[in-house]
Amino acid sequence: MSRSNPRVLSTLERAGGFASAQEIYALMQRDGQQIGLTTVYRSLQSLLNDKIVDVLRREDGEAIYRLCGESHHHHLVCKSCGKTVEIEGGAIEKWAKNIASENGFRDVGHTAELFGTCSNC
Amino acid sequence: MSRSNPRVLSTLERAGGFASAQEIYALMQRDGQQIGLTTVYRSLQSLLNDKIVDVLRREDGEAIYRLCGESHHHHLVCKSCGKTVEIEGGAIEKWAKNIASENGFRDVGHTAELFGTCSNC
DNA sequence: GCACATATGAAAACGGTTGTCATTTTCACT
DNA sequence: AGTGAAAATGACAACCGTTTTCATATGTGC
Ligand SMILES: [Zn+2]
Ligand SMILES: [Zn+2]
Ligand SMILES: [Zn+2]
Ligand SMILES: [Zn+2]
Repeated sequence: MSRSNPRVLSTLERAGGFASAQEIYALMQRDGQQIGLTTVYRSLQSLLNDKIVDVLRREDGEAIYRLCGESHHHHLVCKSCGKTVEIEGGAIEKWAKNIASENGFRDVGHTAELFGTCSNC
Repeated sequence: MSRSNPRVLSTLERAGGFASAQEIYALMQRDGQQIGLTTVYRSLQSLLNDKIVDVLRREDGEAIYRLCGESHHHHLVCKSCGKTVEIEGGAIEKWAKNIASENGFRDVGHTAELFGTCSNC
């Protein structure tokens, strides 16, 4: 498994919010940074692996990435413009724990994402 | 804009839950129903337009469709043996609604899956 | 310098989706 | 029935994001 190219990460930082692999690539090109699209994809894959970034899908299916704090949270995403709100999942965490113990499961993790249309769209 | 082929809708019904365009196509082929993949895509597009179906993205980006208003539930899955429990999501449905309205979002759907280790494993 | 592992990126392959367009079907009006 | 306009259909190609391949470049310890 390859390591992440640090310039990809810093470009994603600079982009702020979500950016797709190709957007990051274009940004770097525009800055005269020489890099291959393949390396951008590989770096994002690796950052994803290390849980440094988060991935979501735009409406058309394109993957978009962004920096992700290490604390556990969920997302509320606008399907139309991509606006994202981080959700503290207090209630859902409890719910997951309850359901798990009711059914005799242990070491239970979960995924949960909300998606809809924001007030601007 | 073309109208939806009714056999596509009834196949989606029969599939139960989510199904991708290609899965629907394959299902119809297996049944000896003669239809083109293009028509399946077009019909789903039209059903989407008329808000008869809902669309989501699988992790790999493939679009999956389901009937709107189909009975909605979640899963608790054992990572080791695959045992699956269907969860009625009463609490989480409320949580989703609240979060959505707090943030001014509308038409909010959600995904939520629990995964852990069952009592036999 | 030399051997070996890793990183890189151009190009090809891949897979889901959409566009094109010639053909077929539907349907209203003779 | 016969006619023609409009809609539907599906084989095929184009598109586009992503992954794989592979040859080359770079680094690292000896
Ligand atoms: Zn929006
Ligand atoms: Zn959570
Ligand atoms: Zn189990
Ligand atoms: Zn639910």
